Amino acid sequence: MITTTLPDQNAAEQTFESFGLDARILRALSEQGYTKPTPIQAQAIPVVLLGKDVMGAAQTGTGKTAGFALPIIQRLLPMANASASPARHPVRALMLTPTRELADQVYDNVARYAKHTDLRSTVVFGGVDMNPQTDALRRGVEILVATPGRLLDHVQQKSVNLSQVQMLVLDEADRMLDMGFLPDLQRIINLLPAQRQTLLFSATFSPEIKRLAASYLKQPVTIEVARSNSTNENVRQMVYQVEDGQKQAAVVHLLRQRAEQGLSKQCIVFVNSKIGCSRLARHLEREGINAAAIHGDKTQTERMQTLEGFKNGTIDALVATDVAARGLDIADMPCVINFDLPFSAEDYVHRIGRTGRAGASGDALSIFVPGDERLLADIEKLIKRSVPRGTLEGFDPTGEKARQEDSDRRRQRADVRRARGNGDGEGEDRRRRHDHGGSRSAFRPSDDPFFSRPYEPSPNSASAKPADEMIAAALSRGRQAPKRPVAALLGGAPRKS
DNA sequence: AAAAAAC
Repeated sequence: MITTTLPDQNAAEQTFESFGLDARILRALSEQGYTKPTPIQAQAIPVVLLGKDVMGAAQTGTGKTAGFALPIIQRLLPMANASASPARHPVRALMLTPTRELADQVYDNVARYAKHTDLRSTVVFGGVDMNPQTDALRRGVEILVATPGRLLDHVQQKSVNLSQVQMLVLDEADRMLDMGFLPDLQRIINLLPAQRQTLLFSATFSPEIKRLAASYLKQPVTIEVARSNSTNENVRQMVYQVEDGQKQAAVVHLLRQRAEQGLSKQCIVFVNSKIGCSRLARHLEREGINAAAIHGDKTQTERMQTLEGFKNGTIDALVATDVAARGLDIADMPCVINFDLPFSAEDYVHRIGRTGRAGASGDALSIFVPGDERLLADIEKLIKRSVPRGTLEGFDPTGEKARQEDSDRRRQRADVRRARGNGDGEGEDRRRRHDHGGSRSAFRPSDDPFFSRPYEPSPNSASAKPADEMIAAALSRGRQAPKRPVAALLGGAPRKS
């Protein structure tokens, strides 16, 4: 085997053979083309093989999944097809993830690494039919990958038994806390034997995460591949300031500029709201860019199709909410654009963590408008460095000219529509169909030239709001009850010993 | 300010 010696402090000269992994696992690895462990794998595999608890700081794309999956498979091998009756469906290893897509990806990896063994695995997550999942669980699996909500659903239906779980993985644990999964997590963990091995992975080590670790891990070994809360050195970060209402044009400009420079067109554009996400995707498409939106109001099928399209290259710009900020394993993402600066600085770290992975270089570009000062300051404080300010070559940040052309074009389109008598009904998302489905016409706010054109303050109203906000306010329904603070929940939790 | 996740 050829190993490249890098000036790397941890992983130099190491091979998968040197961990003493079973020949069946090594065979699967070589079929996958894996030759040399990544730094996180080099650190995690021996520790997990020893049965120790692990607190791991690593983002997706560092090879983290193999870092826990390989040693777990190794440790479960003696139990494959063991005497336990399948009627008891004893799950031995449970891997929990915050999003459905991540669950699916982790499962996909596990299944590939274990393909030459007798170990069985499956994945359960929401948004899809429960019955096939129930059937798989009843047939019996040693390794189960799941999102918390659907797993509890199966637990209630008694289609799975967690009393024999010896290994628990909490993947992207910080995200699970952000998403309010702590109560579900606690309910699940209470069903597991206290005697078990627990691995917790998180991109950031917030106080809440440390607290979670203190509750559920026993003398964990800490593994870090990068300084916590830091961003990758090989990612070129940049912010571009434009006027309010020029953000869409700025993104179009950035994407075209990259295409002209012969850079890869593939790009994730992050947006803060689901509505803004759909709107930007539509705008990019109108500008002739292959774009698609992915967010939580899309059906699971749409989400999977969009991701597939992005992976096979029919989609260049994936416009996403933070559903895609963490965990989506998209190889070699050359560029991430923040259309909106994220509300939380930690989300910035996660978003730009989609690029520059496994040593590749990447661009993380952010659009900045007046009013974003605080958000940017928080980000720079967290990553402990300033993000360089760039200028968009050949772009008019006030957008006077573009605004004029744009509104002319929109007026023409509105005329055409009036002549036709209704909207065109293309690509809507569930929320919107729901809210407007029963109305007398196919009217949608985005069809109205007023809502679509760049924001201009109304001359008679000092409190005019940008179109985005107006639409968001008009469509917002069914708000969730405020979350209880994480610390309060942890404080009230029964402590595992 | 928002997003995500069980029916």
